[in-house]
Formats: sequence, C-alpha cells, structure tokens
Amino acid sequence: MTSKAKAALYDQFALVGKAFSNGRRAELVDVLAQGERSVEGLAEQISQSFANTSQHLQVLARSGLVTSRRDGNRVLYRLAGEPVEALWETLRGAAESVAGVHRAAEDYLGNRGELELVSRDELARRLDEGVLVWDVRPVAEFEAGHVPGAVSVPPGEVQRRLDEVPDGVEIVAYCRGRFCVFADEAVRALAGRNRPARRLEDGFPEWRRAGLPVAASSG
Amino acid sequence: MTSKAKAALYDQFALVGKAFSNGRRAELVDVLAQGERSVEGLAEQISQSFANTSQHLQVLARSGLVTSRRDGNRVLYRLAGEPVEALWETLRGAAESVAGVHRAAEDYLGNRGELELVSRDELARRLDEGVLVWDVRPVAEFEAGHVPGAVSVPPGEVQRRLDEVPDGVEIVAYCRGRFCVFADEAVRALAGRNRPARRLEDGFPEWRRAGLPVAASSG
DNA sequence: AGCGTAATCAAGTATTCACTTGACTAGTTG
DNA sequence: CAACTAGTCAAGTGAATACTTGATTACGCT
Repeated sequence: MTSKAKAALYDQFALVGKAFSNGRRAELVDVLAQGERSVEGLAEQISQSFANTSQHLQVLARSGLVTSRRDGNRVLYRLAGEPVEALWETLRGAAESVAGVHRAAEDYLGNRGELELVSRDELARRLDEGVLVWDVRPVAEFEAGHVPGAVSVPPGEVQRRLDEVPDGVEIVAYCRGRFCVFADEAVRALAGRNRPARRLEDGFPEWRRAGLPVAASSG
Repeated sequence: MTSKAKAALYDQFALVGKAFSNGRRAELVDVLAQGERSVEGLAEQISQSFANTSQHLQVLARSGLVTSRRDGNRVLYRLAGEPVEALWETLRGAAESVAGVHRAAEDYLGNRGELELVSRDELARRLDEGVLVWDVRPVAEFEAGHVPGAVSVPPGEVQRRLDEVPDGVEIVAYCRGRFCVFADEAVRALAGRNRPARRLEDGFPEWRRAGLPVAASSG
C-alpha cells in the first residue's frame, strides 16, 4: 500500500513536469507569464489551431498551472500564481545549462555578443531621467502591464518607428524574457542607425517579479 | 525559418520538462538529490527493473539533468549541478499548490498535524549541544553525505533502535526532504515511547543547499 | 582465457500523446 | 429568433512512451 501511495505522490509531481513536457505548452506558459490572454490570442502567438491550443490549455489547467475565467464571450487564461512563475523561470535557468538549449537559442537569437544589457536596478533608477523605454511585445501584452513610461512598439513596427527617436536619447528595449528576440532585433536596428540602444536584462515578467513598479493600460 | 527556430527553442525547454514528466524519473531525481548512486541502488529504491531504470537514467542524461561516470564495474549517476537541484526543489514547491499533490501526499504521509518541526538554523546552532540527530535514510545515502554528528538509522531499523536513546535527550530526525516518510515514522515511533522527538524541516539536500556543514563517510 | 557482475541495447506491445477535422455549446448582437 | 463569435468536445490517426524480456557489452577477478 505504502509503496503504491509513494508512486502516486511522485506521479503527482510528474503531472507538473508533464505540463511542461511539450514545446507548445512551454510557449503558452511563456506568453501567459506576460499576463492574462484569451484562447484566440494564445493560439495566434504559438501558431497553432484553435482546438489544439484549447486542449493544451486544458492540460495546463488540469495540472493546476493555469486558471481561467469567462469574460463575456471569451475565456481568459492566466498563470495560477507566483510559484508557477518561479517554476517557469527556474526551468529556463536550468535549461540554459543544457547543451541543446545553447544551440537552439543561438539558431533563434543569433550572436548576442555585442548586445549590451541594462540591469533592472539601473533602469529603475533612471526611469525618470529621460531614458526612452521601448516595450517590444504584442500590444495585448503591453496593455496587460508594462514598465512605467515605456512606449509600445510592437515587433512589426520597429522599422517604421526608428526615426521617431530624438537624437541624444538612450533607448532601452525589452520584451518577454531572456530568450525573446524582439528586443534584440530592436536594439540591432537602432544601433544600425547609430542610436545608443541597450537591452534590459531578461524581460517584463522578471521586472514585475522583482517587485519593481508596473503600469497597466487596459480597457 | 525564424518560427521554426522559435519552436525548436521551446522544444528544448520542453525536453527538460519531459525529463520530469514521469513519476519514476521524478523518484530517481529525488534519490539522486541525496548524492551519487549506482544504477542497481537506484533500481532498488524506485522498485523498478534494472533495464527500465537504466533507460530512465538515459532519458535524464540526454536532457542534461544527470551525468554518469564509471567506477570499476559500476556506473554512478549524479545530478548535473546546482541548477538541477534548484529546479527539483522549485518543482516540488509549485506542485504543493496543486490540489492533487495534497491528496496524494496525505495518503502517503498521513496526518502531519502533530509533528513538530525544527528549523535548519535551530538545528545548526544546537549541533554541539547534545542533541541526538537521526539520519533515517538508506545507508548509501548517509554515506554520500549527512549532517555532522548524525547517526545512521536506516528505515528498517527504527523499531530496533528505539531503546538505545538515552533518557532526557532530544532527538531530531531527518530524511530526504519534505515529502519523505521515514523521518515522520521515526518521530512517531519515538513519541510513542515518550521521547522528545522532532523532525527537521525538509531534508538533507535542502540542508546542504543552504550551505550548512556536511560530513561524509564513504569508503 | 573464462566466469561473474553491472549495465546497456534491441525488439515487442499496450498505452498515451499531439494534432486534425467536424460537430456542438455559451454567450452576444442585430 | 437567427446569425455570429469564442471556445470546447469527440473521434480518429500516426507517432512517441513505458515497460518487459532476452541478448550483448564492459570490466574485474581468478
């Protein structure tokens, strides 16, 4: 009996692991770490069908990692709490020490050697000192919460908005997290026009989790 | 192209999740968190066949969570590093906030309401003040590392050794971690004989990870 | 060399998983 | 009420998983 109960306990732990055992579900968690989203928005972000996305979300819900609520016509999903955010952060951290992640990250992100980083603390100190902060995430994520004073520059609009940056102002770009390309692309594009641009270490969820100030602009 | 590379990156993260997606592998990680072990020892601990255990270990190795080395005739496995220990700890923590774990834990561990805990700090302070520390794990795990001054009382021997405890000495028991039954059983058995017994919060890996002193006695 | 032990490999099977397609349900709007 | 939108459910298919059994390999001992 005891040995069965022991196995059952570890099976419960494994249920949490299972939730992260699929790449699409990992993507979902990463997007949900930015804030609450509808099924439709999530499906688009992870380039999957509606039905498939819904099913993945239900797997996550069954394992207790996400919760959902109805808002009129749509169903909004969100991460279940702080421990889940912490787990996702730790998991990515552990994955970094694994060979395959380095290769996959390099293929996706390119060489980041020349990208300069700004620490959260430095950015927090300089927020009201005329630094220009670009939030390079989809609008929905910006609206769910962002660094105070940041302007929303969705990934597709970076090129179009390079010229609106006044001379002599430093730009700090951020997006979803350490493995998010959008901020890299923005910094490279700005650097190509000789703008002093750096990238925030990690991304918005880490900023929020660090207890730093957050602004919201949803409707 | 980029979208494929993105999927590939998240697939790499999922590979780490996949390693934890099976109850037997979770058990293996939990045992390995105590220290290096042979395949044989691990197979026995998780009550699985030799071949199956070996295969699970190779899954863990492929995902980078464990490494192995040959020692003469046997192959010894160990966790790949600090980030992996941190991940396992965080995963269990997150799992605690999930409904199923509570039920499974209760079925396995019973009602822990009356079990008193000792914090790591308190035990560390009192180590040389005549407190008796019982390490209630299999001998192999004790030998791989234990709290200084602790005596090894393997799970099966608890009953036999209840009487060797001198009167008026407080006993602190510990085993693998928060979800390990052995220490609970020892404390209950000691309490049944009116010995002042408490349980260390969590277990040995958490003690080691907290940077507290560790003794080893292997040969 | 020959034997024993520790571990891995290979092949087979029942189960689970990821994704698709098409039907269905819950709310909202005209 | 019908028409529409957002989401879920159900069934099916090919691929991956977990475990078994029976070789096969690697090392140590005599």
